[in-house]
Amino acid sequence: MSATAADRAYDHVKHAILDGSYAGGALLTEGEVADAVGVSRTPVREAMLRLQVEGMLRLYPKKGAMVVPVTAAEAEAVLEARTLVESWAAPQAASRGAQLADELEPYLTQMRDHRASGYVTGFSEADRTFHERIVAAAGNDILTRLYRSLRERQICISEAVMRLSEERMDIALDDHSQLVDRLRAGDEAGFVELTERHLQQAIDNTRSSR
Amino acid sequence: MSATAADRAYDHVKHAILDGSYAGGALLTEGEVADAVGVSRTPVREAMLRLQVEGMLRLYPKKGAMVVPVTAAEAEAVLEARTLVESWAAPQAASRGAQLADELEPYLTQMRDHRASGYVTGFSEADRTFHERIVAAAGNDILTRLYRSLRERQICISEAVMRLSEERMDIALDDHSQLVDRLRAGDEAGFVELTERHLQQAIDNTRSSR
DNA sequence: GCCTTACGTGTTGCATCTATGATGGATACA
DNA sequence: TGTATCCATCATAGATGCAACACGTAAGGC
Repeated sequence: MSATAADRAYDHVKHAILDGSYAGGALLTEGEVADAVGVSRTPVREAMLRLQVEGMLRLYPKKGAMVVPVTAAEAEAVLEARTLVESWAAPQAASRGAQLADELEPYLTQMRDHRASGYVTGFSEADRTFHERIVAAAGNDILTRLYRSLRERQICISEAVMRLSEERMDIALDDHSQLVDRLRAGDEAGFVELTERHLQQAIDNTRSSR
Repeated sequence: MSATAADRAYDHVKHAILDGSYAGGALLTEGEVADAVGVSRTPVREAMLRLQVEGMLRLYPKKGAMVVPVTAAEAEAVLEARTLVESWAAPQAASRGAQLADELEPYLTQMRDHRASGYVTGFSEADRTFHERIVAAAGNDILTRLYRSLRERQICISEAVMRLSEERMDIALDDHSQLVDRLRAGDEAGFVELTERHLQQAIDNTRSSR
């Protein structure tokens, strides 16, 4: 219980949105959440402000906070933005070669372990971090932050995809280890190309699951 | 005085940062700002949270809020992100042709008027809106929001450039009216190319002014 | 003389209280 | 019966008070 009350409220609402307890379109009130978390309304307010900025809530003055129902347009926007950032980052990340490969290796291992033990949530978390590190390697804090928030929203958009099939996990695992291989081999063009393909696949998966 | 207390606090701090009253590295406290604006600490807190998200403040628990001193790396990151978004938007905006041109025309007129009357702040505001509308025309809310916050941070980064020389205003005015012309003429490639050049110039200007 | 510790000051974190605005339903009127 | 209006209810916006925490400073022990 070391986190602040505001953090706890934030986590509570975020998780509730992500796992569907607070469905899209639902109207929350500060008091409700405050009671649920066991804090006063002040920290809840702060949490809701943060979540609004991240695009998960929309606050209506004197009315309440609506859990943003994901529209098709919004889903497209997230995918498009993600593609833009990731495509931009790939060439720059590629030039860091083996150094980046060393950094990514642990997450690849995690993915393998989680794949073996069937822990899907852990798998996709490692997957997400893997990609985040690639983007971060491009060295632009602003775009890295944006990318992180995009990935979080994507979870919220398509929790269906979260239920990765075994097959899909294997494909992802294979793609990722190939990415690391190409970094080590200094094959920058190959890295970029594979990134594009991986992205396109993610887009197709998300689209088809909607 | 129709705005909320939180909005007033927000505007106060933001403007103070932009015009240099609160210099980079300065440590603000909630109480200070509350007194200055004439509201209690609650809305000031909210304002500071927003400004932290926008990257203008950094909050240190129990210590205060530091006005983020702009590092060279940060300035580069902003420019790079802006370039990425604007280059991405240009082709899509171009395809909207005359319709977009009609939308942009008023801002071009504003720029001309402000140029004539020497109202520099108004000029760069119209300039900013002009570009924002182009990005918005690409139809991605997430990237549009990002772009807006980038432009705001850019002001903060290079207020020197804000002091546009007459000459520079003329160049900008010329560029912008050419952009509108090409939209009307349906010259998509020309629009994109000019956008790139305009961007590169903005980058050079900013770099040289640091 | 130096290091440790205790304390004073200042700031945030959070709870609580009041005021105000929004909303939906009941009621009165046409 | 339909519509406009009034009011009870509820949610937020903001103010205020208190407690906890960080940090600088000064005093005391070694």
